[in-house]
Amino acid sequence: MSRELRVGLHAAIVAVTGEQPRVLTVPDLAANLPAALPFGPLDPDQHRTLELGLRAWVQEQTGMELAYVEQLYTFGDRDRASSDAAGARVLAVAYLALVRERQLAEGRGAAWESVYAVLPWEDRRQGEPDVLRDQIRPRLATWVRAGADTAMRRSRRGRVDITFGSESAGWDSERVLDRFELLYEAGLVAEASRDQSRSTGGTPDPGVGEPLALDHRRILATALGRLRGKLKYRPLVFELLPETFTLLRLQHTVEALVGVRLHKQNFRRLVERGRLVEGTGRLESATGGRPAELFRFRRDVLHERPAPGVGLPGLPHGRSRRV
Amino acid sequence: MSRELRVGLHAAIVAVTGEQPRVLTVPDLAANLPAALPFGPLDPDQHRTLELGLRAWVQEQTGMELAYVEQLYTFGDRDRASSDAAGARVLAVAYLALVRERQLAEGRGAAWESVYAVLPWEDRRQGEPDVLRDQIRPRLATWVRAGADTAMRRSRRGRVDITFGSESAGWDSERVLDRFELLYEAGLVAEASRDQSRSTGGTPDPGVGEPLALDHRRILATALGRLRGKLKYRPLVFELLPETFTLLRLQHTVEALVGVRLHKQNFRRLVERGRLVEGTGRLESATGGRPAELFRFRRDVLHERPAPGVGLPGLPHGRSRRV
DNA sequence: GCGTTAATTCTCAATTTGAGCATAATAAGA
DNA sequence: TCTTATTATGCTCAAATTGAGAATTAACGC
Repeated sequence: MSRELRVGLHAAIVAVTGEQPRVLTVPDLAANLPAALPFGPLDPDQHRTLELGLRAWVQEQTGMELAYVEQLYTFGDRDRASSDAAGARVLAVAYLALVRERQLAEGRGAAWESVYAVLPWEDRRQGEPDVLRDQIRPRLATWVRAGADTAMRRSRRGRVDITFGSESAGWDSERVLDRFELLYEAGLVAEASRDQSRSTGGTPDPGVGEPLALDHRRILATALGRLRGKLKYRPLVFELLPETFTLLRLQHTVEALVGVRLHKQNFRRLVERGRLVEGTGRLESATGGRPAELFRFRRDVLHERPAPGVGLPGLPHGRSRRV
Repeated sequence: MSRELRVGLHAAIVAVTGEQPRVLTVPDLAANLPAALPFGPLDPDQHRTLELGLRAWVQEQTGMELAYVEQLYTFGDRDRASSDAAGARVLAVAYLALVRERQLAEGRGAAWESVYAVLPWEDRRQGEPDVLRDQIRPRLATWVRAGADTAMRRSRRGRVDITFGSESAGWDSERVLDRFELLYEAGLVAEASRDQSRSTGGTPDPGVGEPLALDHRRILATALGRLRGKLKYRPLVFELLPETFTLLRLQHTVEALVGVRLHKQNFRRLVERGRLVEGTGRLESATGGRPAELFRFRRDVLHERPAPGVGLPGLPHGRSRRV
């Protein structure tokens, strides 16, 4: 008789409040443990589709109705947070959901957590973050030197350069998962020591960034990478914005997700030339300066062009564009 | 006691021979039934990772060792080819694999099937294919008119326009899955009538294109869409080519996958300016005209630029010239 | 009124596309 | 051998897009 098989449905539910991207978390069963993403097992009898199962669990755990939902990836490594207490083999089907910022229903313990508290090396809006310069790069350099032989050291150095950028290769904002996996392999995130049954003893390394339960930080990394990539060719940002918004708010929302600052005038040019938005004539006066016009998303673009996205007019430093 | 849950691992293994993309199929259990993609159930005890399980099944059914493998999507709709004979709920984790054209081991029945025999509306290299103009568009128009009310008809028309292109919206080569799903919903592919237990009686509509077993045509559509999208920003084509190749062969391989003809000189400019290839100095003389230089993939680009792909210099709309 | 803060418009050069013409090198056939 | 067909490869040129930043406008607080 073969081992039992189960499937979990996991949701990275993302919103942007102000200039910070956030992800919805629920408290883990025991206190003191890291928070988790909303998740629950697929019920083969009740859930007609995977996505409906996911929506049901999210509704139950957070009271939230999801609008935009997209499947990300199915994880199933046996040695990586993939068996439950009963010893069954458990797969995780991960989803990305986008919602507008809103009040959370009280009482269930769900809370918004900052995405960049969990993945602090991904926010380059103020330039390369301290944690990257002071901790990650030095420790990755050590990891590279610890390679068994020259070939391995060279291979490790190559991976570090391409995932975290170097003089020759720039920062690719979409490689979020690659970076997390490299940090995991190099033992710089808490999940790495947690997953090793043979702990090296002593106080466990706290690692960089706030961990999440199970493999949920990996799921969040997958979600952020996918979101960053898709922004460029699908009008996903508007799932995160209210009906009307100023162009600066739109820009801040994109910047928050992509983790870099953009050139303001050119960003506007792209958005307007792409006919993604239309002015409402009304003004938002709480800007602190000249009032800004309120715009709304032109849903018609979906019927006009095959791949409408916001494009990323980079600033002088970051040269990580595609096509 | 809840219904049992199983997980199948399915592989769309793609190669390009000459100017035709092909997918590896295995004969279905009973004769007369459509061929299937290689697949097998995940064994929770034996398969350490999903991908290793997939490789094992492919090896067993086709004798082939896979190199490039990428997870596509996990399907699990209850009403769509997702329960087995024993009535268990079955999920399908689908993968895309790329291989170089090669001789198949005899005897196991595995065979290369033309991708565009299965998805004939996707090949626009000779302009809009006949099946699209003569069958699909008229029947989709009928389906649009059959909508219950004005709102539904407008919504259907919008979907048709955006997925299959119209005057206002062009053809988006990446929307392969959207197109297949629309054809399924409109009842133009054989799978649609197969999945309806309440058949309308009479001779079943054969539908457009060669069907595959289970949901495998859907998986192939997912694979082709993903592949088309990814070509633009990852050097995947080279997984399908031998060590050295002429630039025309490179172009033909890309064209075969994307399903459109490209502007030759500009294609070369993009490839060379992107420093994706380097000349070998050797010449290929079996070209039929002036001998072409043999090039090889510059693996170093992987360490130089974040998103090296081949780009797609299109031809003027609608035209399809000989190259 | 004056400085501050943003919004909004414009410029301008550098690059990148889209399209096509011209020339070079081979094989097959007259 | 000379011509023609066929493909490779190089080059040009205008149009469009991008990257960067200056200039102008419209509020607010004092």
